[in-house]
Amino acid sequence: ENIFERSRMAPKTPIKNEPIDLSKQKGCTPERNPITPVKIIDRPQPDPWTPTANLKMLVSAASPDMRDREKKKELFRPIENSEQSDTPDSSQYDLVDDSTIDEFEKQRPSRKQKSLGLLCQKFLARYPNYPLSTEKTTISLDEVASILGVERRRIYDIVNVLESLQLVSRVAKNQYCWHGRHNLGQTLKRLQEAGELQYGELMTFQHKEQDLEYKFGERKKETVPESQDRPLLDFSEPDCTSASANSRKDKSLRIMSQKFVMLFLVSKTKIVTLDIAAKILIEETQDTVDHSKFKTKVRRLYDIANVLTSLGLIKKVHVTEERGRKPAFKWIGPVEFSGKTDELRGHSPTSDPLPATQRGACARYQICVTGKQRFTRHSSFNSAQSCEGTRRKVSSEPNSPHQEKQDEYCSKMINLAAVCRQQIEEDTRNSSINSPFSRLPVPGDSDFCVNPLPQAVLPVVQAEMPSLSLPVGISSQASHPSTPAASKTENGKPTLVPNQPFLCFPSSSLFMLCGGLQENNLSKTLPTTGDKGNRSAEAHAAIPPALCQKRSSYKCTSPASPAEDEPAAKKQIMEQSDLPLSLVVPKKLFESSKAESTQGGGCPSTVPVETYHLDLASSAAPEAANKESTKPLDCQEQEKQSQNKDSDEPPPGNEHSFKENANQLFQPQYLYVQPTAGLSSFNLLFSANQAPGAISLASNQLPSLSVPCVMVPSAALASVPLVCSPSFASPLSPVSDGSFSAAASMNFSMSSLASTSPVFISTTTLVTPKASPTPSMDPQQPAQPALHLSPVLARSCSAVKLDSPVCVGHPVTLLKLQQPSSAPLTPKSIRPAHHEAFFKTPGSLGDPVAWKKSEGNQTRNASSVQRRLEISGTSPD
DNA sequence: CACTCCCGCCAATTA
DNA sequence: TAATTGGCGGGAGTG
Repeated sequence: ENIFERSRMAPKTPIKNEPIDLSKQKGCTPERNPITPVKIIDRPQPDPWTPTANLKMLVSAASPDMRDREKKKELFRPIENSEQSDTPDSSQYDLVDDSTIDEFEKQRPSRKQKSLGLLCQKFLARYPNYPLSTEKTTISLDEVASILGVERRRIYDIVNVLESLQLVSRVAKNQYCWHGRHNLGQTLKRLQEAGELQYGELMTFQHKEQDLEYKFGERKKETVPESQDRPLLDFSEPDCTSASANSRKDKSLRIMSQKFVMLFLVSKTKIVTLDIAAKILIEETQDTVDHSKFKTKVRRLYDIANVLTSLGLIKKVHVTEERGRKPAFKWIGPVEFSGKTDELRGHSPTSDPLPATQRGACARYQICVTGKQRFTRHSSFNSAQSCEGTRRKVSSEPNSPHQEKQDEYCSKMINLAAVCRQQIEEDTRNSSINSPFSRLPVPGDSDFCVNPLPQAVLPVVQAEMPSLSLPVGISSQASHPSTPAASKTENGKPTLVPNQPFLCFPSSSLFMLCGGLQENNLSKTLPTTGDKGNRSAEAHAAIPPALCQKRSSYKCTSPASPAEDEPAAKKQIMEQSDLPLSLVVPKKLFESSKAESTQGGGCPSTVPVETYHLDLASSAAPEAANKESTKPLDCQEQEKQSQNKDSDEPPPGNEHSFKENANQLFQPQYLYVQPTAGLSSFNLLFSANQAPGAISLASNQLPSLSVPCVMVPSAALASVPLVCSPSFASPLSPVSDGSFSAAASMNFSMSSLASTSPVFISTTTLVTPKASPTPSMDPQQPAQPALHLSPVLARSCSAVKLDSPVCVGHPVTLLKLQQPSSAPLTPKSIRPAHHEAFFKTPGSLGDPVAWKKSEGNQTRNASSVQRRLEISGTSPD
């Protein structure tokens, strides 16, 4: 009896009920699995108990006081518990006896045992790394705190960091939702992208020149003209911030955590010393560098590092330098992000240093660029932060909202970064510097790429041209966000390109597309226009969903930048049509996400439609689902699937979904999308067959783009099956696709200028409007109408309308289109919002054409602001 | 003594 | 106004 009581009593401390429950549960579990504890997967809901979990539970069960002892025990027991599970209950409790335990245990509670790292491990042990997508695990702060026997404050520390990596998301007050590591890969990818933009080369030199870097950073800030930055900031902020003013959150542990992780991801060596990290982080945050601030920062970093260590993402190491040895952390998490969600960590990264030469190049490069980057970085962060502020508000809604917010946040960051980057690039460009490239070269990228030359290339490129030439480079280029290369890619004419905004397709999904394309495309030539039209239609359809998701997923826009990927892809294609793009592409994608849009300084905004991966992939999908109605669950999975499928995709069945999506799309939400954003998130789908022709393209140099593809935001995919389908094909490059591939179109358009690229995105919706109009704009593009995206689109649209049936396979698509337009005839009315929102790009301004196309009548031009307004009006948000 | 980093006050935010 | 979040830094434990 005594024992019995004890057990109960113990828990009681702070937690009244819960503890008890736990204990009970524990008991239960063990019983259940007398045999083998294994995991109890079935445990449906709320309590996913696993062997480990049991342990934890046990531990927690004890009252705080007890806990200490427990901890000690823990060390030993874990195994036992897991294995036997069983009886231990009683035994444990017994052990617990006050007297006995206390004695030796009391002492124990050393500081270590209370460490945040250990606490975090316990916390993590309670939840599965890869929870079933179906079930949502909610975390109650109070409960966890009580169970783990710590004050809430500590739990916040843990949760905030986990939240920064999207392992959890805040659902409501005191409530968090456990997501597990499914999306970790994507999150890291994004962070990496964002990190490259922001920190870029800095990390490269890290070791040697930490100080220098630091200094540089500051200089840069000073040096750089703020004016440029400002715009960016403003830009971004409005969206995000509008809602909330950031401020305090800037320093938030969450943000610090993300930045910290970014440093690792960007670092070649994967080792970051605390002081450097602190310096960098302080910088961003603010100016003053008080010693005290530094100290505080370091303290926080320790907090973060402890959690990350528990996650197995980093480990503590020491770096010895001239001055002595410094505490540092080494990234031991995944280095390459397949794009897929789950990541495994695996390789520990060794640092493979670049060849000296390269290094040198990089370093130099850095120097030049750095300043700019800094700015960028700076601004971006701010914006991000601001966005974040919003997030907290949350609410009541469970799941989705929160995540969305997060996603947004991320996306915003990315976007910002992209924007910044663009600016920088431009600046650089102006200055004659090559900087843009620098990024590209990032070591990491090289890895991804198949290319042989990766790094080296980059540097080189800078020197001369960005462009095309680099075979290998391509991939690298792709990776790089900004790069001019893209521009070049298109024709080789740098000129044109440079400013144009591109669409980015960040996600891996692209790959798939490409691969398919090539094959098909290559062989095939251009499809007929009609096809194009159809395709385009499809594309549109596809897009919408994406948009929808986006919208749903985040408020702000994101970012995305235009995608450079495409260009890269194109290039590849051009260069080597035969090659399987896929390889290359993929990487690019990532990077591409960064892509920027236009350079035009002023207008960063291109509007790319981008979605962010993050959201999409992971959270977004689900969210979308929720919102939409359709199937929430699987979104993610679907996405994946869809991606995988690639070309195939979309079967007719999807239609419905599309439609729905489309509708949703309409909503203004899109607006959020920042102008800048690229499409990053979209995925292109190509049908295998489709339009091969596109590739060939021809006329333009870049044929590739044309590939018929559908761009779909990943998220969208998830929710929707995609669209795409098969048919798309985009005809030729330019044309139809244009929409999609911004790049392709871009070329053409570029010339014209405007960067329109973004347009594509608009996809379907857009289409309508255009229909009639069609062409006016196109002209530019020579080769095919495509270019003009707009025209093309228009065409496609029109075609669709007309032909839609043609589209063949995709009736669905058509449907969608129509629907949206509801009044098919005049899409405008309806569309406008959408279109604009997505597509608009401020930057694009220049090119009326392109935009117009998308805009059709509407709004294209509307300034970003306008868009927003519109959106707001329409959209619920 | 230098690192780490626990602890918890208390302000900012939210409910 | 009460509760929740979470910045912050004093200062203690560790090696």
